[in-house]
Amino acid sequence: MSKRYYNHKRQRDEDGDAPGRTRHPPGLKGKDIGLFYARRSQARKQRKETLGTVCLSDSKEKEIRRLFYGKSLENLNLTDGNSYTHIEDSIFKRSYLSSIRGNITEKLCEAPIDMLRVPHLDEQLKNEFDKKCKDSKYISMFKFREKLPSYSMREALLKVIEENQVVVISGETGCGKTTQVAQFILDDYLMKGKGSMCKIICTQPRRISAISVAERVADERAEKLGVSVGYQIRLEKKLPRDHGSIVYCTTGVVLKQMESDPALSQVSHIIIDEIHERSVPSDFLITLLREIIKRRTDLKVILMSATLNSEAFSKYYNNCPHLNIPGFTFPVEEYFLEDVLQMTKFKFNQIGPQNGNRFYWKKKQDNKDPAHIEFKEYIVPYARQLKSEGQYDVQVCEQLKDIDSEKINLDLIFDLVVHICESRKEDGALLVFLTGYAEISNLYKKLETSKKFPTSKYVIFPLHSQMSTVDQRQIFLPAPTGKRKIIISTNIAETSVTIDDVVFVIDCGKIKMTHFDVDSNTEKLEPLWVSVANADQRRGRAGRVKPGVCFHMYSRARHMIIEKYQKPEIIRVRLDSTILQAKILQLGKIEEFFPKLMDPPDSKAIQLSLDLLQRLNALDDNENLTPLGYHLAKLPVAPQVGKMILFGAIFSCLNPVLAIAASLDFKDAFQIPLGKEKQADMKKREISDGLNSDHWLLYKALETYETEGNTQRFCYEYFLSSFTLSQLKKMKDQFMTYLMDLNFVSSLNPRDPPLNRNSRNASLIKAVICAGLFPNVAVLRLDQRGRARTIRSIDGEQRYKFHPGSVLSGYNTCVFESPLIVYYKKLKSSSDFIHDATMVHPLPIIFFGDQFSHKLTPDGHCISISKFLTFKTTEGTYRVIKELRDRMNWFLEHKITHPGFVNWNEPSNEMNVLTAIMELITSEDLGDIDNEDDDDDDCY
DNA sequence: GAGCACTGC
Repeated sequence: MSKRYYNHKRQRDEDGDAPGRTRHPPGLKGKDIGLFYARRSQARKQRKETLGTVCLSDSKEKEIRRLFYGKSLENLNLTDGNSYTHIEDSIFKRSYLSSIRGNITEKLCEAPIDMLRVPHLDEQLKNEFDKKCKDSKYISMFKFREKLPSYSMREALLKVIEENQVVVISGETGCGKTTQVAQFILDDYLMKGKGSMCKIICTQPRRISAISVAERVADERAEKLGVSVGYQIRLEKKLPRDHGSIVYCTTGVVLKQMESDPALSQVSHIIIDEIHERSVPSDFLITLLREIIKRRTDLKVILMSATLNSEAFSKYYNNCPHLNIPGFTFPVEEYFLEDVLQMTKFKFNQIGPQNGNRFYWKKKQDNKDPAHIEFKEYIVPYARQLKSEGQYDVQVCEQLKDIDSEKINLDLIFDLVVHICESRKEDGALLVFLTGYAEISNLYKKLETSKKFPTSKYVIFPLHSQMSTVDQRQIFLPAPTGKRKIIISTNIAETSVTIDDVVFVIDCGKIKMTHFDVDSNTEKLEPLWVSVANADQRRGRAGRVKPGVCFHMYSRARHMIIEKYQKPEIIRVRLDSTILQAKILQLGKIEEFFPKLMDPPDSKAIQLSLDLLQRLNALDDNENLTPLGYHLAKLPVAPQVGKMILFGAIFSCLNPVLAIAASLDFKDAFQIPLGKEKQADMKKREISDGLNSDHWLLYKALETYETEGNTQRFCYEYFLSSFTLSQLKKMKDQFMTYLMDLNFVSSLNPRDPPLNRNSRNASLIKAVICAGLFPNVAVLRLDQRGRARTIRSIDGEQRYKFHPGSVLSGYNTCVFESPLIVYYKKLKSSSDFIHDATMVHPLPIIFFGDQFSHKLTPDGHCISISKFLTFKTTEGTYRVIKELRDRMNWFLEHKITHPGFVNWNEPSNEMNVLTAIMELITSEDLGDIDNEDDDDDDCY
């Protein structure tokens, strides 16, 4: 194909109609010159509008027709030789219809409430508990518990929970609310002989905290996990007894459970912890619970938050009672930028009026950027005031007036680290918060090469979710005697990772966050100012074992004007999955439910997601779940990923598709080892088979891991995270249980041969990826050698680049046979990037794309998809495509509404149809793909 | 030529 492309190109050059030459041919005069350019621009316009010619060969067309029409498609009905039966069909029908009819209120009224008292159990639980209270281990743990601040509030807490349906409890880290509140309730029930009536769920935002809190609580109760305390997170659980128990689980788990049991019929108390973090699941859950408690009047809801914004939650729940538990942490001295400059005598590499760069200086002063205006309005006057007060050096005050003083300066941070290490002799680790990979890497190198941090006296760790640190455990262990531990971290150390012996914290003042920009319909990853809540959290990391010190790399004036809280996640992200979840919960019209949220998302963001879901055929025009939407809502993945999974099952290439789906929905397993970035990149490309597909690479990585004998060596050699890979493997297994429930497969083994008949067919797998990810399509403009010069997504005018982490990036490797790619994630950061991509040929796009249309132009027949993707074709091919597309869509619709698996071993109508579709969408050898580039820059 | 962090019976 690529060979043909080159010939085609050369031909054009010889014709003299070469694209992109700015000069007309010699010998033309006057009007002819004008005509030459007019004609050329016309031709260019035409070329720009079409992406190539699609033309099936006669033999191909015949073969496809034979397969399609071997038997009449209309005969394909429920009694055809397939494994699905009438009963299974009606099960689907019933659950589907019940899921689109009615609403949550009715569903709640129908739900059986299962909180019945079991007297003999009450007695048994009471006796067990009485006995436990005499246990020596329990008593010694109890002595510790008594000292926690929350213990003194025990009676008050129980009383307020007893008397109210909803309560907000606030308290800082160290007050013991997470471990104690649930136990107070449980113990009270057990003692009063009502144990069978008590089943407490306590949600945690993170998997690790769910497990570690459960372990801690079991320990305090002198028990093993699984008796009165347990946990449940995705892919892992250790459940306690049914009655008289506490389960710690992630918020997502409860939400998923509520899809089938919205009344939480087995639960007496639900505690939502860390609601101040404002994650999507916790925001969604507290809104949902407001509806639930109307029916479940016996259900107790306890909201737990940090003190900072707890009032807002009480207000949200109709001014419900609010109880604060005083916390206990060690005091932390706080310093700001002015103090740091004073201590270190640091001088910025300043460009001022005094050293000759007057032009640049003036430009900087006159900047009309809102950030500059804000700086001049608040920070500069503060610096002036400081100067007049005379407490700080004049030099310090002058430097604060430069807006560059608010940029992250690694030299300054380096000097501060030196200053801390030289002036503070006491033990204790130093934790530096930076925003991302590059900064961590740079500071790490700076420290390592400076000679001021010899390995005999210091141990330095970078900490980033994608860096494989030699031995993770060492980060948590106290440093060897006589050595100081320095950790350079992202915000992962803010909440997700806790290092106990930290005494010094440097807070760079910035945090990277994704933010969904509704106007450009893209996500952005930007470093922003931290909120006061983040700053407090970072500061708190210094006071866990003894008094600490925190240095904020911004002035007190800046501290006064930064936001108090981070924006809730729900107004920063795409809402596709959340909307689907609201639909399966039968919460009614989205425009009616979403405004009930504490911070409702922009209606534009809602509309964008509704549009996408309708385009995916998950919702109909009335916003009801379609049969496809019903399946997608049941699968615990993003809708496009779910669609890919269903197509993988239908086309019998499930194992590879599940691997890709798991990786896209969770994360890829590739690590970026500090100092070996290039090497890791090479290894990654090594296993990609040169197929111009990151998705294929994801499959290859997991597949090799699953089939390789020595997984450890494989992971080490290819810089892969074996933990991530093992999670991905478990996710595949989990998808199988869902597919089994939905009746798309007959086995729980993702590698079952009948489900993988076509798993070696890379073209088909790419077509299935396309079927799932559409409309995430981008069009490449290629240079003369077939390399991507510009990339434009079909959803807007914006141009993109392949992210350097993609195997499609790189100026020296990729030659594209087709100008079409499908992608899953695009993100604006330092540039506009498409993170993962698969090159696809036109036919999968033509068959799985929407808005199919046909036009007869003077040049011949044209077909287009989504208005923008136009291909030239012949009349014959157009007719075949049109006919087959209609039939294929009808057939796929039939498969979705009649879930069942295909027996590929016996010839059947259905198999013929599938084979025909396969033949068609994997036909790569079509006409020429016209993807040449004009030399001028105005293309697109 | 670059990668905040979470999460789903």
